[in-house]
Amino acid sequence: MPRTKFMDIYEDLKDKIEQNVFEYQQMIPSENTLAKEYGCTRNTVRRAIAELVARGYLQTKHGKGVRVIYQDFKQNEYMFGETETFKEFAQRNHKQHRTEVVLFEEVTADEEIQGITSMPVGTELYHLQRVRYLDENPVIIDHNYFRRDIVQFLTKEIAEDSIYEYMEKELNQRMVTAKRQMVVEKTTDLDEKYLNLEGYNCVVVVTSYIYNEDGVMFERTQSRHTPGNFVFFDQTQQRK
Amino acid sequence: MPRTKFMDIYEDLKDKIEQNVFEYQQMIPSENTLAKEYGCTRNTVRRAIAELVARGYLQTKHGKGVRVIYQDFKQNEYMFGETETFKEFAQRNHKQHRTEVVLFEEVTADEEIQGITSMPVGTELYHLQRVRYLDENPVIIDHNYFRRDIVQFLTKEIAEDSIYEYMEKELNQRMVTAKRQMVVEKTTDLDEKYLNLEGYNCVVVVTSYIYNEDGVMFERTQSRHTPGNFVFFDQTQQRK
DNA sequence: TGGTATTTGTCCGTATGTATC
DNA sequence: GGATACATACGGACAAATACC
Repeated sequence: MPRTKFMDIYEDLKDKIEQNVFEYQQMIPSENTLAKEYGCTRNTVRRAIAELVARGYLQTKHGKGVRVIYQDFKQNEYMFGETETFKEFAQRNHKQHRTEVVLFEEVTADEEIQGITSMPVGTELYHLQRVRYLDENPVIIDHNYFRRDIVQFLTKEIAEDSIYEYMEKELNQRMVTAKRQMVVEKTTDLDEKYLNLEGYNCVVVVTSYIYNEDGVMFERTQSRHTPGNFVFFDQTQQRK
Repeated sequence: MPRTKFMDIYEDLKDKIEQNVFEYQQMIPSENTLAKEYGCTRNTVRRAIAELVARGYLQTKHGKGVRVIYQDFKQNEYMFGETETFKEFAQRNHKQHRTEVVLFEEVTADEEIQGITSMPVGTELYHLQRVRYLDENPVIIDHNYFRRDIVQFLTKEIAEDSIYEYMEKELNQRMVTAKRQMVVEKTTDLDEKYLNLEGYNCVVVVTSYIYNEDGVMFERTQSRHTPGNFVFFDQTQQRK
C-alpha cells in the first residue's frame, strides 16, 4: 500500500517504533537529519511525523524535538478512529469467528425506518440481523441496513462472510467515512435470546453511519455488544 | 486562539459549515479559488481543509472536489478524539455542574498502585475520589491519581472546581496527549452508594492516561459513568 | 472516442518565526 | 547571543483522477 514517499517514511518510522529501535520516551532524530537520511525534504518527513502524532506514536515539542510515546497495544481492543471489520478484528486477535444471518429481507424505507436509519422514505434497502461469534461465543448482534442501489446483489452467503470484502472486490465500493455513536442500553428480548450476557442487564450499542467516496451514506448499522467482551481505545493530541 | 493563518481559515470554513453557508453534501469552492479569496497559497488552504477532514466536516475526492459531510451534533455527546473537561462538557450542554470530593489523600505508589496506574513504585501521588453532578444528578465517580511533582500544591478546593484550569493558569502545565480505554463493568458498592443507576447493574468505565508536553504521564483517572446519561461519538476517515 | 481544462495529491526548495538549549 | 529544532507560509512543478466538450 505505501506507494508515496511520505507513506514509506511513515511505515519505516512506525516499524522502528514498534520494534523498539526507537524506544518509549526516546527522542527520534531531528527532521533535518531524517530528511537527509530519506533523501527528501523536511516537509515530507513532517508529513509522515504528523500521521504518527495523530495515531499516538509520537509527540512533538517546538524547539526541542520529537518523542516516542507509543506503548504496546492490548489485545481485544477496538480502536476508535480506525475502521476495522469484524473479520479483521477476529484475525488480528487470533480468534475463530463466525457470522450467523438470522434475518435477511428487502425493505423499502417508510417513516419508521427513516427514523432509525436517516435514509429518505422510499429508499430500497436490505435489512439484516446477524449474530457474531468469537470462538463460538455470541458477542454481537448486528442490525444492518444497506442501500440496495449501492450494495447490489447481496446474498445471505455474502453476509455470512464479509460484506465489505464483497463490496471492495466485486462492486469497487469503499467505505470512506464512518460516524459512530456509542451508548449503553437495557437488553431486549432479542439480545437475551441470542447473546451470552453473563448477568449483565445491558448491552453496548454502537451505531455506525457509513459513507462511500461519493459522500452517500449507504449503511446504517447498530451493533449490540455483550459488555464483557469489548474494549474501545482512543488516543488524542491536544492542539494549541 | 486562531493566531495562525491556517487556523483562521479553518475557523472560517468551520463556521460557514456549521451555519449552513456551505450545506450538507454541497461541494465547497476549489482550493485554488479559496487560496485567492483568503490571499494565501494553496498549501495553506489545504492545511485547513485537512483539519476539517480529520474532524468529519469535509470529505475530499481526488480530481473532483471537497464535499461537506457535516451534520449537526446531538447534545450530551462525549466526543472521542477531543479533550474536554467535565466543566467544559457541562457548559457546552448548558447544564449545572458540581463536583464533590469524597476522598483526598497523599500516597506513595506501591506495587498495587503501580498495577492500577502504571506509575513506578515510589512515585508520590495524590489520590482523589470525586462525584460529578449534572443538574444535581450524580452521573460520574472519578478515581484520580496525579503525580505530586507535577501537579503541585493541590487542594480539595481546587479539586472541587477544575484541576486543569489550575494546572494551566497556576502551574503552566498542559495536557497534550490522552490515551483512553473504555469498558463496561458491573457496579461496585461505591458506585451504588454515590450514583443514581436507574436499574442498571453496570457502569461505563473510561480509563485515561494523560501526558504533559514533556512526555511525562502525570495522571491516571478512572471515570465511572452511569450508563443512561452519556453518548460517545467518533468520526473516522479511511485513508487510502 | 479523445483531447483539454479543472481539481486534488505529492513533493520540492526556500524563507522566516519561535521555542529550547 | 548563537546554534538547533520545530512551526508556518510561500511559490512552483508535476502526477493522477475527474469533468466537459
